[in-house]
Amino acid sequence: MTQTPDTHHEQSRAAVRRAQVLKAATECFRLHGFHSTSIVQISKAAGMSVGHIYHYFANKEAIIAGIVEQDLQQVLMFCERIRKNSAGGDLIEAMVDDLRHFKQDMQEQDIPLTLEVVAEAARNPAVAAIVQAADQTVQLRFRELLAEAMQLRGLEIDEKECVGTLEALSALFDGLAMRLVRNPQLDPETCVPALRSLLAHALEELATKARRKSSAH
Amino acid sequence: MTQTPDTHHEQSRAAVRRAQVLKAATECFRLHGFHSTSIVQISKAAGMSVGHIYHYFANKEAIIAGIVEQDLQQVLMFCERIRKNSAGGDLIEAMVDDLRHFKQDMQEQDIPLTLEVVAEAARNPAVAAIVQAADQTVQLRFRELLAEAMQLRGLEIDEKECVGTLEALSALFDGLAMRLVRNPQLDPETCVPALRSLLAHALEELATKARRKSSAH
DNA sequence: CATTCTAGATAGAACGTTCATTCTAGGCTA
DNA sequence: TAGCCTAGAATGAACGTTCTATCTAGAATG
Repeated sequence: MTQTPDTHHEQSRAAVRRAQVLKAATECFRLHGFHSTSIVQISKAAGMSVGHIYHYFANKEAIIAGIVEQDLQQVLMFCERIRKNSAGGDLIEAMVDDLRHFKQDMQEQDIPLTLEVVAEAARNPAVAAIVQAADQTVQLRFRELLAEAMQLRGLEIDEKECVGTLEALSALFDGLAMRLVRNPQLDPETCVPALRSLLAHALEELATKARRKSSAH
Repeated sequence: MTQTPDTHHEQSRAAVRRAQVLKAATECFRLHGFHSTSIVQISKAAGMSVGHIYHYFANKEAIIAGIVEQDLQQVLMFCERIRKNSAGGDLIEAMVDDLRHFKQDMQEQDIPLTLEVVAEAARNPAVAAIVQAADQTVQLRFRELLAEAMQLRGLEIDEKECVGTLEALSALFDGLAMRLVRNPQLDPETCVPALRSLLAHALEELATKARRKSSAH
């Protein structure tokens, strides 16, 4: 009773401060990018002193790493949301519906940070490692999701069969963030029909492959 | 004879130096990003002095702007290549073939810079303006390309009809760059079939719309 | 044709600022 | 009282930009 609450309290205190820094840093990084944001800026945004921040993070890179990991959690929640909504069976509708949700999130706040993270990952091995590990988790989840959807139709699919399709669909999602930067006048709703059509086609094609597979068995 | 070569020579000299700086800066930016690259680094890479660089560029932002504009030229060449190769009529094959070309370019060198440019555009209005203007040019070209392909089939299409599809396809292309960062083990060839299938489906769908359109006329 | 002149080309030191990080010291909690 | 929490000054390096000075190529001049 004397040890556990103490430790817990301390952990909680530290966890709160860490979260405070990460939240402030997220905001700063969104506005100015990783390398144009100073520790002083973050400290002001967090309402903490510079030394205080260094008490919880070894250096600026560690803050960046923390944020990238935080980002992963968000994507996994996105997966989980789709999984639940597609429980009824209609994977396409679940994805397209969530696309709206996703885009709203995106358009309001997350696009710059997402692009910053991936751009950073393209040249910073530490960030790349986190991003790549996160992606493997996400891709695995999606493969499971696809397998489930196929099973509901009484079909079986080889995981390797759908890698190409899954990559293409992932590119579609990731690419939307870039499109919204390149063409900010674009109303996301404009391309929802096209996206729905592409999604449906891709899944239909996978189903065809699965059918062949199971008949070949 | 006395004026033109003089002026020309001077312009040429300046142009050479400008290009020299841009080339060196491109390399540096690829490796370290815009904001982690110093003028000293660029000057060393270019084999020029710092003062020399400032003789041709007002500041670092101007160098970034120069590079972003240079990037546009490359994308326009990509358009032109597709246009020529699809002259025979098969737009899909031209795009898919060029996809390979595009990916090789991309994978070897251009991905980090492209991502850096778009990430920067997401928060730097000056860069955003260039990127957005470039995108409008590119999108226009693609619409023309689509219209041509449709005309070859004796179809007519309303430009507004294909905006959504075009955006989705553009997202697909842009997204590939992000995918290659998130999953570097991905062999681009793996998803070529899926991409081809999606491209074909999108174009087929547009053709259907066009047919309706022309029969409604 | 030799010389002078000039404007741009080029180098690198100098400047003031800002940065990431460390250090020191006081404060709070258990 | 012991140990973490917190602040903010101190530090040294690096940055973008400016400044000054030298140099060079080619135009003008005689």
